[in-house]
Amino acid sequence: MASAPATRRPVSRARAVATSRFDRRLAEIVSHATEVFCEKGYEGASMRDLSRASGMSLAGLYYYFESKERLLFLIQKHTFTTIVQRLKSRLAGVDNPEERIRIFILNHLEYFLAHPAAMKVLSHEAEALNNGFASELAAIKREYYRICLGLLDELKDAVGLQFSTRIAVLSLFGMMNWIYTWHNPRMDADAEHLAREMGDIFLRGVLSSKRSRRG
Amino acid sequence: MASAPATRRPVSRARAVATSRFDRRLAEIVSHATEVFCEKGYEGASMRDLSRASGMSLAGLYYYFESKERLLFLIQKHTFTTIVQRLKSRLAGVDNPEERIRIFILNHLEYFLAHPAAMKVLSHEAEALNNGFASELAAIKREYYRICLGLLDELKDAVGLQFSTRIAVLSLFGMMNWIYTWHNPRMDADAEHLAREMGDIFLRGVLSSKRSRRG
DNA sequence: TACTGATTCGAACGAACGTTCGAATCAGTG
DNA sequence: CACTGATTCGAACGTTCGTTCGAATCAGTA
Repeated sequence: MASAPATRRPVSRARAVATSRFDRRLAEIVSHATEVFCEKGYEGASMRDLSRASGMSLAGLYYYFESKERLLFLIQKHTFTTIVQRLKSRLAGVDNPEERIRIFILNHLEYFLAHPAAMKVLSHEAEALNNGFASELAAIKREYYRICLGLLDELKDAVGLQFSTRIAVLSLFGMMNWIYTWHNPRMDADAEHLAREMGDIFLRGVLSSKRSRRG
Repeated sequence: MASAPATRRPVSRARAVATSRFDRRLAEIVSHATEVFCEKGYEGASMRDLSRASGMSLAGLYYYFESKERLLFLIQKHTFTTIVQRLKSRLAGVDNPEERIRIFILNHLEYFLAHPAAMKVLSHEAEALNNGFASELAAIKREYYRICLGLLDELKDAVGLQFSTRIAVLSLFGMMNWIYTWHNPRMDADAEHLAREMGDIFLRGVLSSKRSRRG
């Protein structure tokens, strides 16, 4: 999460002492805004909606970010960065290709169900950002995509399989991201259960594809 | 596609002779509006955008539908109804459970790639409609969902499998519907190829799940 | 030709939009 | 206390929104 007021902020003091008052307040606003964007969509949510939800005046919000679009950017960047970060630390030290893909799926779904609003905003408002913002987010997305592509290529190599890695990866993303349209925490399973079921379908699916000759 | 002007339309003559001038013009507008909604989103598209795209004045549009929301409803209903209709006729006469699921997938993907804008509007703007419109569309969606659920239950019964039909169906929908976020007709495969790959992953996935005792 | 209903439009409505500005208030230090 | 920078706000800016209205034009029949 960034740390400079909309216009210009003097470097107040040493960093890292603790999150500043400014950063904490911004995080609160971002959190409320996430709920509003989730419920009404980015275009459908007005600055006045955000003002009401966060209990701060319309003008007051602009002390913390310079535009509605930048606010969406902050939400998406923080969410995506966190998920990638957690994934990397979970993957560290695990070698088995299938296990690594199971970790990828579990990591994604756990974060998804723990932060459903943020993940819906990330999934559903992917096209709402413009040039500058869009490209910075696209970079993170590309990294995340390539990690998954890499995991699947490892599996292909290890077991000797033939299938389109691209279609497989994007199918997996579809299975997982579509959750925001149907998951009901009161009736649907938790992340572990879901990750096992989806992992079963996906992994058994790709693992029983045709073996390549050299495998 | 409906057939009555926004306010009230006299029953002009016998139906079924041919589509009336009114219906043809409305279909044109719906077609242009689909492209605009696809590109800018429902909330992000203005009536003035639709006016520009269809070459008709802002006021003129309201002769054909009574609100922006109803226009979205017309798009979604027509698209969804058509897809269900085609599915039913393709399924007729086919008995093999696996083959029936393959048909379901192919039907979905063929329509998806043949009408990408309409399918994106259907997938991405699923929450944009309100009470009356929403419930009528939810009914069609529920029917479509239940057909797929039925196909999968048939397969489970025939082969004797154990897995959550709900999660499997929704995973399949996710794989298929997510396509609107990534498919590029210049580089990605056509519907048949895609249906085969996704069908392979999904069917091999569920088919190699644990057999139930009685199977 | 005159007549009629179907179709189209320019102009405007009030409401809501994202954003800005200057003044007020707050918190912390001298 | 007085002073300073951080924070918050009411009020308004100009623009765009979805929708409406009455008049104009069109197509087809008598």
